[in-house]
Amino acid sequence: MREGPDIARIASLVGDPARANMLSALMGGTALTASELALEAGVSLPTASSHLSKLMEGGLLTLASQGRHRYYGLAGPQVAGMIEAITGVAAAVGPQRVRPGPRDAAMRVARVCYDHLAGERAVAMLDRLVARQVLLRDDKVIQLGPSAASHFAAIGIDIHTKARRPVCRACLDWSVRRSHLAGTLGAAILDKILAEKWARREKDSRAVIFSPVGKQAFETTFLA
Amino acid sequence: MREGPDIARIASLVGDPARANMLSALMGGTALTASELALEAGVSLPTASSHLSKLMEGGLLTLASQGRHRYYGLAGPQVAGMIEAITGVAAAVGPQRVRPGPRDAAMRVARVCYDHLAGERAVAMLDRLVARQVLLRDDKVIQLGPSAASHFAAIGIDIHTKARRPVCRACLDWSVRRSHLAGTLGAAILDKILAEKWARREKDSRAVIFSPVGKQAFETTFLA
DNA sequence: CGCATAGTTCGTTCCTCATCGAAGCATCCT
DNA sequence: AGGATGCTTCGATGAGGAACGAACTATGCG
Repeated sequence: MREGPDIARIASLVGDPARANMLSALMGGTALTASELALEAGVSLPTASSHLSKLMEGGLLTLASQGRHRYYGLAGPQVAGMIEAITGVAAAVGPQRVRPGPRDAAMRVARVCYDHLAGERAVAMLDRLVARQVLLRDDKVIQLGPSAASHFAAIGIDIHTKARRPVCRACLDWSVRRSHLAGTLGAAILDKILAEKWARREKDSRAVIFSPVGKQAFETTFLA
Repeated sequence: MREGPDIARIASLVGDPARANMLSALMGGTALTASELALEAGVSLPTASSHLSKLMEGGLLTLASQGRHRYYGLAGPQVAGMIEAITGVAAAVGPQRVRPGPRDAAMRVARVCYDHLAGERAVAMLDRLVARQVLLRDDKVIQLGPSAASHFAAIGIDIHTKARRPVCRACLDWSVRRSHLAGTLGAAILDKILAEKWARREKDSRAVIFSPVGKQAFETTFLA
């Protein structure tokens, strides 16, 4: 057996779909609670708790407790760099084998990512909101700008919420290799799009299909 | 389920001890045969064959066939970078937990790595052979220098061999974070050290324990 | 103080994967 | 042409780990 660092042990921590989803979710830089990570991973709370214990024992996460909330984060930039490197290889070897069809094209344009919009339209929307300074962004966090409340009120989106999740959060979008908007605001925007029937979710898929009228309305509202 | 590259699948390929050992062995940059990788991994040929199929399917390896020999290599610098990143995290989180004892100290000084010497003494030996230009080294390969044949003949080591493995190969030594010498020459040197009884293998360990006389002889022969 | 919420632990079940011996295939040497 | 070598495939076995419901613990609010 070869000497040196036990790369199998570290890699196997990442090599489970549930844990990989948690780590990817934390790549946005914000700490997330155990319940939020359970949702991101698509598993039950006990299962998520078990996975988080393993990631903690393996040294990949940090933990900050606040009352009964447990906020988890990546252990540092070296762990983030490793996730980046693995993601880069996955992206490089992946598409060589998968032939994108119409469905994958639809997924790239717009899709649901847990509870918010992802895809090219979502990335463009975030860029535009930042450009207009409705949202403010540095390299770590996204915050509401001064005009955010009135801007979203005019659209019919209430940005105030009792939920304890962050209002704004960057979510890495590997289909276009940039970030889109997650958080309670991201979720509220997706709710609005679906409620106004600008777009609908495709059956058995996460693709979000805009109608021609809906596409126009979305662009008028978010990309003008 | 989160969209984007499937990092769990790639990470799980690395996350098995046998496959991790194979990938680490290939980090030296030279292609290795299926049999050699089976030895590096410490598993039987059928098991190694199964693992190599998985790594090929996953896009982490390349294959060059030559007659009945199958030579495997890493698929490219991006894969090597990923292994480096994982190794860095493993090294960073690992030592924080393991308290090295006397046995680990012996392992750091000198040990067997598959069929050649590893550890501080092995790294120092390679440095000295390169400094004296007995061996020539660039950033990719290690080659025999013009005086290599006579140099090793004087020591009683025949560098010519019918084995198809490379004569010289760099092997990453994570105990000192530099390379030592693998390949048929590395194996021959270890054979010499053991045959002359300069050192012996510790029972149930890969540590190589030099006697005081043997240490002196090794230094005279390889570090002068 | 009682109820609600966030999260952990326990026990059980089921599935996946690593392992190897045997057999077989392809290549090479005598 | 036959035997040897390198490697793959097949079939069987056993172990480990992910999953969740139930129960429990800690924290917070009315």
